[in-house]
Amino acid sequence: MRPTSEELAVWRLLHRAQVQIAGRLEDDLMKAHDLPLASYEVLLRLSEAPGLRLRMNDLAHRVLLSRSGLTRLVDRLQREGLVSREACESDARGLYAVLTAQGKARVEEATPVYLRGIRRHFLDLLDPDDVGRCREMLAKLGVV
Amino acid sequence: MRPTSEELAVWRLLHRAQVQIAGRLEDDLMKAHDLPLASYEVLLRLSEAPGLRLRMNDLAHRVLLSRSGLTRLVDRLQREGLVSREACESDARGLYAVLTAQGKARVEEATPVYLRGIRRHFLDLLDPDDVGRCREMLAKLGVV
DNA sequence: CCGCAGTAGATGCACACGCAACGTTCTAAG
DNA sequence: CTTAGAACGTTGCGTGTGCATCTACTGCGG
Repeated sequence: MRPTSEELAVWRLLHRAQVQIAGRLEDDLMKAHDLPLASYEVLLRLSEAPGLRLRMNDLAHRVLLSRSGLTRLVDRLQREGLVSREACESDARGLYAVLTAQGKARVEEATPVYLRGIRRHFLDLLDPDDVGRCREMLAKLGVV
Repeated sequence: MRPTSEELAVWRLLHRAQVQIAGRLEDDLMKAHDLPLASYEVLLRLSEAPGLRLRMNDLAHRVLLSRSGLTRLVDRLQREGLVSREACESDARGLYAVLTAQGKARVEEATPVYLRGIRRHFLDLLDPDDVGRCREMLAKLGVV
């Protein structure tokens, strides 16, 4: 069945909302810490990972980048000293991206801005129940 | 107040869902009609507009592109004969992007694929009430 | 009528990203 | 053990996009 124009509009608004929120988060991070959102997300994922390290492939999927895209991004972060690459003993094909001390400091610096942004540009705009509803809907969408 | 990790996850999933759905729509359109999603969206907006025309600036905002980005995209579409540019009499600075007959045919061809994609990759995955809820939440997010 | 800030669209430039291809390494089937 | 196929990360290449800037035009205030 063809989507109604309202259903269509919902998809458009979803796209718009995502772009709008991401844009504001990026603006905040850039102004406050000169850190692009994509870079921050890589650092954040690493900071959450055991051993502050993640395989390149795994990391790429988590931050929604292609493997080649992540290669270049990690190149940049490595040049800034925020991340290093380490071999993986269990698989000689593999590499770990590892958060350096400097990278850890940087991500801890930036995190309050990021969290405040999510609060202000997203969560605060919704009613309390909405977050749970939203989570359920997203689960239905099969997004892991 | 700091977002909880669940609240954080909701933002991540939202991002992921948007990227996933847009990716599938683009795949569908590319396979079936060799038409990138961004191009389709420009054509669709024009096909919805009175006189099949929209000012460049206006169109740029609607499809979430910068003015320069839209300039290039319309260049491409014009080269393919899907869109033409026409002067605006009321404002000599302005240009209309106008859907050509060929562009109209193309968008009508591709629309079933697009609509089916939104149905299958998005709406079908939700329960009936969710769409309305979703629309309300998006309205709260201040997205026009 | 003039001047000046603001807006529309185009362009030079830089850059981030994806795809295809490549070398290396792992894994499974024989 | 050998070999075919897949997986990992990187690289060359093409391309789509944004920012800053430019020109042309508008419209407001003096």
